[in-house]
Amino acid sequence: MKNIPIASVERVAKYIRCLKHLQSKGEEIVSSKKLAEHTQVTPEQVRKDLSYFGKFGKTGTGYNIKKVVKRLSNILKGRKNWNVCIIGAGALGTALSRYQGFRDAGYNIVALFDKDPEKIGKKIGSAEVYDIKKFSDITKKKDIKLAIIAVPAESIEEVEEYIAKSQIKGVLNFVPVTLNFNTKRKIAIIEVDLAQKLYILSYLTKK
Amino acid sequence: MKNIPIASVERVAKYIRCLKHLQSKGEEIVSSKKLAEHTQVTPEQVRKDLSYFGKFGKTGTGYNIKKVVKRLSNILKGRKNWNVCIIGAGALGTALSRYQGFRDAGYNIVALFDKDPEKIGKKIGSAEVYDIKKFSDITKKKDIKLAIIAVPAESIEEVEEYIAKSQIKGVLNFVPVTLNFNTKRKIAIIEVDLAQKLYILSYLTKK
DNA sequence: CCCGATTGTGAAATTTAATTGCAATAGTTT
DNA sequence: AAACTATTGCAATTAAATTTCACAATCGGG
Repeated sequence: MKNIPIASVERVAKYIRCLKHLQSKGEEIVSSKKLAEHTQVTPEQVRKDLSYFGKFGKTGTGYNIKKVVKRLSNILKGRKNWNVCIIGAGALGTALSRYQGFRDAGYNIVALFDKDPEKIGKKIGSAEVYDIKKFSDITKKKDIKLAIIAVPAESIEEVEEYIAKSQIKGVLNFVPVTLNFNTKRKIAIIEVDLAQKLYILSYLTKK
Repeated sequence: MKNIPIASVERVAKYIRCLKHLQSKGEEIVSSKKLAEHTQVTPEQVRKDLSYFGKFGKTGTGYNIKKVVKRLSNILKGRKNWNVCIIGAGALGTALSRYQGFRDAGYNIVALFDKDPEKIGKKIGSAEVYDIKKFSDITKKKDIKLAIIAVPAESIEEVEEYIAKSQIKGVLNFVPVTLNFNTKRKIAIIEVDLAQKLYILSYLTKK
C-alpha cells in the first residue's frame, strides 16, 4: 500500500457504512453500479477506489457484501477493535462517549479524562471519568491508542502535554485550535471544527 | 466569485479562527508567514487562498487582523448572524445545542425538534424543543435556514421529508446515512460521519 | 531615499481524480 | 454447449484541482 489518495480512503469508509446498511436489509451481493448509486459516486470510482486495496469482486457477478465489509474494515481498522478515550467530560465529551456509532464501527470508549474533581469518579455510560493527571498511566493500562479531545480551547495546551508524554498514536480533535505536538514519534491528527462546517455551509447556500 | 477551490474555502475558515485567536491575544498585524505557521500551511498558500476573495493586506507590512476577520467572515457567513435549528434532542443534539463555538462564530441555535412527547416543550440552553410536526411552521416563523441533523439512523427518511417541505437551505448531517432530498431547490449538504473519522484515524496510525 | 520585509499573482509544476475502453470471467438462457 | 448478458479489474488517458515558484510592486523605518 503506497500512495492511496486520502479521498479514496474516505470513500472506502463510506462504502463500508453503506454495505453494512445493505447487509442489515438482507442483501448479499452488490454491484459497483448499485453501490455507486447509494453513495452518490460513479461505478468506475467505486471500482477504482477498491482496486487500491486489492481485488474484492467476482467478474460478471459483483461483490459479496459480507466478505468485502470484513476485508475493508480489516484494512482500515485492523482485525481487533480499538480502545478509545475521551479527554473532557463536558457536554460534548459526554455525548460522544454515548455515541453508538463508535461502538458499531468497532471503537470502544473505555475511559474519559477531566481535571474537574466534581466529575472525576463518575460513570458515563460504561466508562469512568479519570483524573487527567493519570492519563499516561491509565491509557497504558487499558491499552488505549486513540484519543478524542473535547475540552475548552483554553485547556488545549495542557492536554497536548499529557498526550505527548503518553503512548497515544492518533487524535480526533474537536477543539478549534490547530494542534502542535512536540514529539519525535508521529501522532496522527484529524481535526473536526464544527463551527467551520457552518461557515462552509452558509457559504455554499449562497453560491 | 467563480471557481474557488473548496479546499481554499475550508482553509479560509481556519484562518478566521486563527486570526480571532491572535486578536484575543492583542495582536493587530500579522504576516502571511506568521499566519501560515499557526495554521500549518505555507505562506504562499495563505496568500493564494486570500487572493481568491480579494486584496486584504498591505505590501511590505502584512494584514490588519481586525479588518481581515471582518471581511472574511462577511464573505463566508454574510453580514448577519444565522438562526440554526437542531433536529433530534438526544445526547448529541443536546450537546451540540450547547456548543459555544457555534455562537462565537455567529450561528445561533434557536430551536430543537424531536418527536418524543417527553422531550417536546423542554428548554435546552436558550432553545426550546418543538414537535417535529411543526417543523416547517416554526423554521419559517423563526427565519431558520440551516439545520443540523442528529437523529437515530432509522428516523432519517422522516426527517428528509420534513426538510424537503420546508425553507431550509443548508444541512449539517451527523447521521451516517447519505442524504437524498427529492427537491428541485438546491439544498447544501455537509456530512459529518464521526465513526468514519475514527476509521481514517486508525488507518493513518498504521502508515 | 535606500533597504529589508511582505503582498499579490500569473505561470509552471505537481498531485489527484475522473474517464474511457476493453479483455476476462461468471452465470443464464436457449 | 454455445450464445448472451452483466460485471469486474486495469491500463492508459484525459482532465481538473491544488500547490509551488518567482518576481514586480509597494510599504515603513531609519
